[in-house]
Amino acid sequence: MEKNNPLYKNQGIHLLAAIFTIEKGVAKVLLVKRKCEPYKNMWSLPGGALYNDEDLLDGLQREIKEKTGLTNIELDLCNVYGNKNRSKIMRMVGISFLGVISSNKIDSYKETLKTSNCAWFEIEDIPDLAYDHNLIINDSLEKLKKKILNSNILKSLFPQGFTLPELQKAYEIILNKKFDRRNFRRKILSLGLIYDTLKEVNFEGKKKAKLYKFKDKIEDKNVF
Amino acid sequence: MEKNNPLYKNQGIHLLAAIFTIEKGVAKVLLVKRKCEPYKNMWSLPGGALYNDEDLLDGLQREIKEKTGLTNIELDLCNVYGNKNRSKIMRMVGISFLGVISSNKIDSYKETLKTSNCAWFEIEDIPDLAYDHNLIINDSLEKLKKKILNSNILKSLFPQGFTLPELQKAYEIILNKKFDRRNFRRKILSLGLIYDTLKEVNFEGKKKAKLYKFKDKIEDKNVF
DNA sequence: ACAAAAGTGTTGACTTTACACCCATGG
DNA sequence: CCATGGGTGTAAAGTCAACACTTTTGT
Repeated sequence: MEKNNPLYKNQGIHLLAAIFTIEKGVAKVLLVKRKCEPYKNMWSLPGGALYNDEDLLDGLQREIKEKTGLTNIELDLCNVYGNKNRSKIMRMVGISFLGVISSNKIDSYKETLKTSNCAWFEIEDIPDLAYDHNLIINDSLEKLKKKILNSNILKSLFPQGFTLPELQKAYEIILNKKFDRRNFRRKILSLGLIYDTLKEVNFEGKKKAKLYKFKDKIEDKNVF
Repeated sequence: MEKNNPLYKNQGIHLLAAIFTIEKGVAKVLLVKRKCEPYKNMWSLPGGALYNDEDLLDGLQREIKEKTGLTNIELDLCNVYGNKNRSKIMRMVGISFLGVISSNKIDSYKETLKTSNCAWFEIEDIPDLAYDHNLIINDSLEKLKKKILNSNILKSLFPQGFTLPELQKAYEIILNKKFDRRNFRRKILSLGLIYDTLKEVNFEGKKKAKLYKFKDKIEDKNVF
């Protein structure tokens, strides 16, 4: 490994975050409008280049904060995009991450975002994006659909917890499928992802509903 | 994005492959002995720096070929290692991949490998490796345990197909668990990963056993 | 008192588990 | 002819899907 070997000099790492939320029954993804070339004025995923002197996950959080104002987003590795021509200016390898954030606090987020030229786009209605970001969003959504079945990735959607009818709606929106109320309840409880807080709150009905939360640690299910 | 911005100049991408096989009933991983600094003479995962002018997956195959002589290995993205101090010479982000190769052809592989200072190490008996490669192997093994339950990742273990008793042994070795013969059979068939070729071959018994193969395309199972 | 949403129980169909027997063949 | 491994069937337990009724409470 030589520091100035031209074979691998001047590469960069592009960190990208596909951040989803659900607002008024619709799944949305957070995009930012680019202020500079290349792809000036096009929408793109929030993200940017990793710096030399920071850990990768720190760089990811820094970029998200710079581009959107959001801090402390929980993100999972999603995919790597390494086509040599994906960026025109210099060789950039893209590393994408997947996150979900609160629907409760969406209005306060909006305040933050306004100053940064960010907006939520319905996932059914995403414009042509910079780079290969349309592809990245598709891959991320696929991953999200899988992760909600065996992880607590939706925890950040409901920082204060959720009722089962509320959670069911979220699953139905993300998976684009309807479920029987009674069977959903049994199923989701049997997956071992959530627990009953023994509190009750109002959701849509007049009757109070039990408040659940995602566990912090999910143990793997054995297929065999 | 500026080509000479010192904030993100001179980063590199380190491509790494955790390649597993099963030989004589034992899971093994392929390691190479380093010929140069840093970590000279220590064992490490095969891999190396991505070049500017090649696609990431091409670079991965090139590195594997250079380091081990093996070509055309099927690999899946596994994880990303982006700690700023993981390499001493220059900033390197590690991207790890997971692969499995044939136990049938292991002897011919060994010929190839001999010239390259490679060897198979039992996964229970791995020495201290260069960089963070011990960690990477652990992560890769965890991923392998998950992937054999819902993908055809073991396809390359059995390029000519396999009998069910043979496959069962592979699963038992990787998952470190024993299964009932009849139930394993039903289970693995119900997972939809393999199909009956209608041919028969000899494995360990005197009686011929049906030859199965992994499907090329696995459709996702719905949890809901 | 009723509408609207939350919560629960049951039955029949299907799966899973645990187990025992027959089959083919090389020595 | 028998030891060895390959293949199959079944009954009891458990899980899943489909379905209807009761509870709570704001109006």
